[in-house]
Amino acid sequence: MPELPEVETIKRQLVQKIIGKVIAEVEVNKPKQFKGKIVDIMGAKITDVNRKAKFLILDLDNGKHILIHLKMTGQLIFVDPSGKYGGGHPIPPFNLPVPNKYTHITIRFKDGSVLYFNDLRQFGWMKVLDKIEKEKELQKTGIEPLSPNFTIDKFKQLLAKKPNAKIKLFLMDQSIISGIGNIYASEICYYAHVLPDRTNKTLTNQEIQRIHESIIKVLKLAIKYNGTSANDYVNLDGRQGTFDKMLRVYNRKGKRCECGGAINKVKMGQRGTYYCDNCQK
DNA sequence: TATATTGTTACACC
DNA sequence: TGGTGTAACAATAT
Repeated sequence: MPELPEVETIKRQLVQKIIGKVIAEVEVNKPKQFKGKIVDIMGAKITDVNRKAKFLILDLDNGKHILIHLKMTGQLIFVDPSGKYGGGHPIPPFNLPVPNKYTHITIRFKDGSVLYFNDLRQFGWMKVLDKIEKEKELQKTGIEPLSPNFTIDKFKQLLAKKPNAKIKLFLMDQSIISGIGNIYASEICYYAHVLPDRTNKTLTNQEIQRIHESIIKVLKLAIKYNGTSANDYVNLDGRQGTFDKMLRVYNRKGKRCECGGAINKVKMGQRGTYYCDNCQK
């Protein structure tokens, strides 16, 4: 499920754990999820970990990069020989020890620590790329919403490119803005008091400003709470994020908004979309 | 049994 | 051409 805040959370934990580690062994159980040559990363040292959009990028000292996309149900679990990070996963079917039947790729480091790639639905992947291939892949992604470049003017420009798009689907379009998925798109519309099916061209200046602020506010808040654990997301150490307690509309159909309004659910672009019928206009 | 599920993309269609 | 909308990918849970 990971969206930007979850991937960012994992990235921050990976930075602390795997920089400087040397890859000693790679085990691939689902070849379709590992693209590239294992031999290209054997013996390489991890020099840095970055995130762009929902991609994780591991830089290696041999000039190669490992690009990781977790898609809907991918997880990265780091296990230290001390056992410190080998803790249980709280949510079935992930309350299993690692490795388990959803562990499809295993990277063992020279010092004995291990990084497991688990993925129930098998949509996620790891790719070994050189610098040029990596940049080509990342070029397709839109602006980072938490970068200083994402100004209100820039946002207005982007909105004007697709006047007939519905705002929620627009926010989720990775080629325009990076990292907003289905959960946060609903939440952002809620915080901005705007109905998710409003088209871009109908938005007032004030509403655009509120949406822009909400994007930044919601994503930052979610990162602060280590992401959302709606169903099967866990942190690098196997624990849940706690942002789900902060969700205002997502997965709350039939409940009451703080304003007293009813929270409704509709489908947009084949995805569950939640909103308050009172305070979103 | 039918429907739902957090992401992305291939492809049909206009 | 380009933009848009839908099915598909797979394995569950309800």
